[in-house]
Amino acid sequence: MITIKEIARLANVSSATVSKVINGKDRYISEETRKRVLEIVEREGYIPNGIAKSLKMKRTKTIGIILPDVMNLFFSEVAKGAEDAAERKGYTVILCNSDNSKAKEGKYINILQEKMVDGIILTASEAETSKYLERCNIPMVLVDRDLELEKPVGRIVVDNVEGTYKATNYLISKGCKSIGFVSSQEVNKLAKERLLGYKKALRENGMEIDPNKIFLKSFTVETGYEGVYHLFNQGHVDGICCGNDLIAIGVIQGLKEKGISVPEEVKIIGFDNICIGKYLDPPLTTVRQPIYKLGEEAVNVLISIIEKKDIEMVKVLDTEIVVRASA
Amino acid sequence: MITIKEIARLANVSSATVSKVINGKDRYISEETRKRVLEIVEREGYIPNGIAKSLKMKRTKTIGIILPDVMNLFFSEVAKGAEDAAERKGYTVILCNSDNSKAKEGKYINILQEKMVDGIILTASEAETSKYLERCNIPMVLVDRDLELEKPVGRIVVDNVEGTYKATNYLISKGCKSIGFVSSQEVNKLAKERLLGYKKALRENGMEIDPNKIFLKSFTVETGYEGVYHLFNQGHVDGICCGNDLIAIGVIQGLKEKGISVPEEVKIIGFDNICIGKYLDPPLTTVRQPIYKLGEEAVNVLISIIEKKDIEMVKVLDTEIVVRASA
DNA sequence: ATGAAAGCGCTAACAC
DNA sequence: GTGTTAGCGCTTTCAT
Repeated sequence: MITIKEIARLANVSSATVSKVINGKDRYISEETRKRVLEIVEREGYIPNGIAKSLKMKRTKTIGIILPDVMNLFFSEVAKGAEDAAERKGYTVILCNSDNSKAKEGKYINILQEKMVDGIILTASEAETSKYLERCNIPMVLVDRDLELEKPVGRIVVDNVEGTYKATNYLISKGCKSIGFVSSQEVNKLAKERLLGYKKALRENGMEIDPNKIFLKSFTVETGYEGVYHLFNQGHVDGICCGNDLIAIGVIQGLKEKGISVPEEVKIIGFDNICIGKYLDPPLTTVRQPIYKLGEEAVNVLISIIEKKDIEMVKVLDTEIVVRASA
Repeated sequence: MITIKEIARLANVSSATVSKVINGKDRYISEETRKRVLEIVEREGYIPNGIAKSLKMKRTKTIGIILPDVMNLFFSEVAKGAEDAAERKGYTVILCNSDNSKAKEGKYINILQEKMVDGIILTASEAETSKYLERCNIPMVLVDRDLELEKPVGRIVVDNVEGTYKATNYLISKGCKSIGFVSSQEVNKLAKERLLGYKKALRENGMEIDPNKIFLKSFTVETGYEGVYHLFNQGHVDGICCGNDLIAIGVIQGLKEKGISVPEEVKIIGFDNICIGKYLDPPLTTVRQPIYKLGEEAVNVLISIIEKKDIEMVKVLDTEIVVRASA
């Protein structure tokens, strides 16, 4: 590998001069040397060693993003938003899948610190704070799943209570009299909040909150599928508010198997607006989150923190109902 | 940030000793010192500076993965397979989205070289080789989209000719007499091959190859949708072989709009077997690629190259028809 | 069993 | 305008 020293030798200058030219700090460099150096750099295909540079500069222009699973449509969109924003600002992204495991999350926090990333974007696996997190003093922003933390961190979230509240109200406005709720267990704030919004809407409309109509497991298609069987064993509903779109997919599938028509017999509303919702049958009515933007803003806020520009640390983005055919 | 030197001072040893202990090169270290050092490391929460280590060792334990778009279900699965495999082997992954732009691809190749990644996994944007690629002498493996390259690289692909050949034959076996093909333009080897397989099947079955029944644009839902209108303007088909599942989604949507039933009037087969295919209406019959494994194997081969174990550089993985309801 | 010291490739303060 | 030099935090050879 050719180094700055070698370029310097070939150009009959010092490596300091080469460094200045390369980095555009060429105020006091003669036009002639500048040109000569640049030519040689080009000719030799010189590529600066970013590792050496990072060691000296104490910054890597790299951020880490820890999320449960890129294969999940929601998180892949967050990741894309983040990567695009990072690229625009000259940062590079290390991708870490936690598989919702706290251990893996901790492991990655550690690795990212070793790699000296300038900042970390985290979708936390659980609600409880781990020591890893508090200890880590790299700039951090939390996306999607919020978390109580002593130290200051950025937060990019939506109002989840409001989201399911609006969703449930929408179902009620469509004439539903008996509304079920299928979602994840309350292992994190987000899941808690979504349940809360559902209950709030029922309460305000004088409808009974029936534990038999609530099925909580995880944010997966399978949960939706199981949820249908659970709900219809316990009785009957004419509307289901789903904790996310994946669950809604499973619910619709389960309903089809049971020969129950959507939306005629049971209306379904999801949450997230993942990109395939509109291709489902029936196309999914859902609560839209600006998913891509979540990732984008996470990076923007993170980089502001890194570069010490002050900026709002907490952003609550808006949700809105997207009406399609399932409700 | 606390350094190895500081730990050394606290433990009354040299940094050389600390280094040896940390890295398990402690054959000649007394049990007592070893313990003492480890305790202090633990107590102080010392995290080694991986950048300094990388500079010295000339390896970063990091690989770069360049793919068109993680939001695309196919590539997010490749990415997950790759990340999981990398994690198992102690490597970390830098994610780069090229958006199918050759310029961005080149830019990333450059950045990854600066970051001194140990290897690169690439899903090339186009068929032509760019100078960037030939110049780059970091170990590389190509996934999904193959490419002619002078230098030796790993390749993880499926037999695309065979894939669409099998798909088209399947349609024929189901009684289709007039089969259309909707896919991407032949900008890369993969697209060329899939078209070839389709033509081969028709030819072998004595069926006419009608340019009006072929619509080539890109590997997107929109192309599928447009393709339907194109095909049915030009005449009529009773089966459509799609270049990938995304296209199939668009085709099914277009057909629905036109009130044409699938699979009764037109049978549809996709390619890839992305994870949502089974939730479509009707569930999608398709040519399965082992997508996750593509990513996994890419990393395995790459790391073998990096670590100079010899191994098969080229892997052709199998495809198989997954029969669901659309054909 | 442990330490001193060189050096990885770069930047920046300071000297000239 | 340009060069000298120290030092970023680590590993490793070689000496003791």
